[in-house]
Amino acid sequence: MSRFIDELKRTHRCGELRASDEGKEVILFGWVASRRDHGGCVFIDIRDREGIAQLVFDPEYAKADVWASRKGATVQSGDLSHVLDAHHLAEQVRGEWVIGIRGVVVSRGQNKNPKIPTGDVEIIVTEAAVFNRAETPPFEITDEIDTREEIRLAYRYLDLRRIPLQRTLRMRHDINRVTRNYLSDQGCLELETPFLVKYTPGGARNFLVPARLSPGKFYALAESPQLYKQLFMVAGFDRYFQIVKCFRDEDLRLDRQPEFTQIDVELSFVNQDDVFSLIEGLVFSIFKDVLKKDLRALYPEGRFPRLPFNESMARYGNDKPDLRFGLEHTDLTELVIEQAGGGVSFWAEIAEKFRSGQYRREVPAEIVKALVIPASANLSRPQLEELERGLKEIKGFKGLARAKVAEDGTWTQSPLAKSITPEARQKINETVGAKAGDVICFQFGKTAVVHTVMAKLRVDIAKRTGLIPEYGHGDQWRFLWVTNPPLFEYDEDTGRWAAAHHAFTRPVDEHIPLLESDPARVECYRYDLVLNGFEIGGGSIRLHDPEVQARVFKTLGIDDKDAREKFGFLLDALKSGAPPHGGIALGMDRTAMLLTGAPTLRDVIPFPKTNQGTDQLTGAPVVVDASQLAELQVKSTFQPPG
RNA sequence: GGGGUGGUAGUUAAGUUGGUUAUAACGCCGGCCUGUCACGCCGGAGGCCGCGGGUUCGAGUCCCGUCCACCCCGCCA
Repeated sequence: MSRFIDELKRTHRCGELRASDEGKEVILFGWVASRRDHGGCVFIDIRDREGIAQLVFDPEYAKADVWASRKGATVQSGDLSHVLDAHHLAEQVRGEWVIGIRGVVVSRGQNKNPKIPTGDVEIIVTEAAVFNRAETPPFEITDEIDTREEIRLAYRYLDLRRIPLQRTLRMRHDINRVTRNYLSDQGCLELETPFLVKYTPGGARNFLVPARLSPGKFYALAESPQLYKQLFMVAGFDRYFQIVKCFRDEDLRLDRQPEFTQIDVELSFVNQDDVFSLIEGLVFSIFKDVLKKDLRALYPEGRFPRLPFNESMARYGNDKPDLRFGLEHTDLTELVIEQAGGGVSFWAEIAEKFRSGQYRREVPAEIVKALVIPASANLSRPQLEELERGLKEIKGFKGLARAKVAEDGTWTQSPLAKSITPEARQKINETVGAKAGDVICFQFGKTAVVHTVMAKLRVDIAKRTGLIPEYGHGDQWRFLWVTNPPLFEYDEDTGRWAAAHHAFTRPVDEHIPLLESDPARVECYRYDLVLNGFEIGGGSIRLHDPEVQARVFKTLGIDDKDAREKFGFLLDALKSGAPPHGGIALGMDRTAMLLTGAPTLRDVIPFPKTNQGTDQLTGAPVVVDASQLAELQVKSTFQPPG
């Protein structure tokens, strides 16, 4: 073994070899991917992080005259002595053994394999060593795999050995590298912030860490570097970035992990446009370098389109619309009010509440929306019913009213067909642009539920009809800035106004007069970057004017004392000469997921957690002994069931 | 907190109205094979049907509970 490693150093990685390497003597190290034993000649595919190469172990090559017949391949006669040993070894090796070989790269002649990049060549092995044997793995280490994720995660080190995951993690590295270079070139300093921070109520739930040196007290793990990056601006660092882990103790999803990575940026003396162009430049660079794709073909101005939040909700039902396809919503609330319900009793009730002034048109509590499935989608009735079943997982969903439009504009296959007035029907057909054979889907009731249902319906239809793939980008990239959402949200439970994002977001200038009189209509300089229906980043221009800040707090019902307790150090800092500033954080994991086309975030994170937040590999989290808790002066109240 | 889907050899799946010895493919082990690359051919081993109760003469199959994984709603400023 010491002859390899110590004397014979690796010359190439397996996946790198090409026709241009023919005739070279190479030394390769790697894992046995497959072995095909023909009795005499043995083929072994050897794998490393770059790919796979075919090794040939053939006793015939112990003879010098056989070499002479092989064009372009020469070998020292003294080296032939190991060929038979190598062949003997090849007969014994098994999958995933770690081996080292010395050999000569030759052309495969008539036997090229077009399926792999190294398929033009093979290596005739003249010397070999086994570094380590391996137990049979619980699943095959191949590119395509259908093994349950549960098992893949329990043996993550084997899963990660697969070429697609090697490629994915390398892409993450590339994104990191481009980001560091680009943001450094743009004058941003990479500065670090603490993970162990002060607990902040509200917002995402914090992970808590007992503070041994301060018995009875706890740190929180940072949910983001938000406060600290603002302090960097106050301190005059002017432009900052960090590729940083964030921790949030919330329920998980396919695009959410309890610890995740953000590309965090904060800039002084900027407005929203400045933040956008910096980030657009970053995304263009990442696409060019990592995907070899020039986004200027799609966005010649070098800018992504923008859509106000309210318009996004109206047209798509959410704040992260997938723009790879149409199927926009139509808001029929006004039409329904004008038609006094158009004969539909549920709609009449809603219309009446608007007429009586119980509901406001600017911020409607209930709405009526429609979405047209074009006749060309050619969905059968059972398929439509299956779409409806898919919506049942949304809380508050009561059913989807459909109407198939006939040649004469009447509706069939619809619970609404009998009651709708001809006038209302005709106006709806016109407004939604429905033609014969189209199916109009209706949803009405509580605004939030209608939006959620219709947003899911829109995406489900697109997937079902093949407008977009089930997952992955389908080589379509549609970016969007969603801008100016409301600053406040009314909390039904407490009857108070709450900050929709955080209390330090700058209101849109022309809405500042409404801060007290009509908080619902105050929009702010907050923005999300959306790619193919995923929010990949979000940020805001911060509120640095103490006078406006005080008015925002007032609307939120936070008095001076509360404000001091909650945000004391930040308020002091903002009064100490804070520059106008703003920033953004990009979700590094989501970006990697979208760029690689991976179906879940877990596929772009080396060691992810399950949906229950457990690590299948290590078993974390675990119960710790009483003595460890005692040292921390922490007592668990957990009672095992039963 | 709520809704849904799944768990059967190492892996992926099939398993009929509840009925003899629980199937198949791949993988694994042994043998043969000098141009394969999803090598081929012959033979073999491999199972607490997630776990715990119940119904039944009899449960992979029916019922209850529970654990685990996945998807969604709430939640994630």
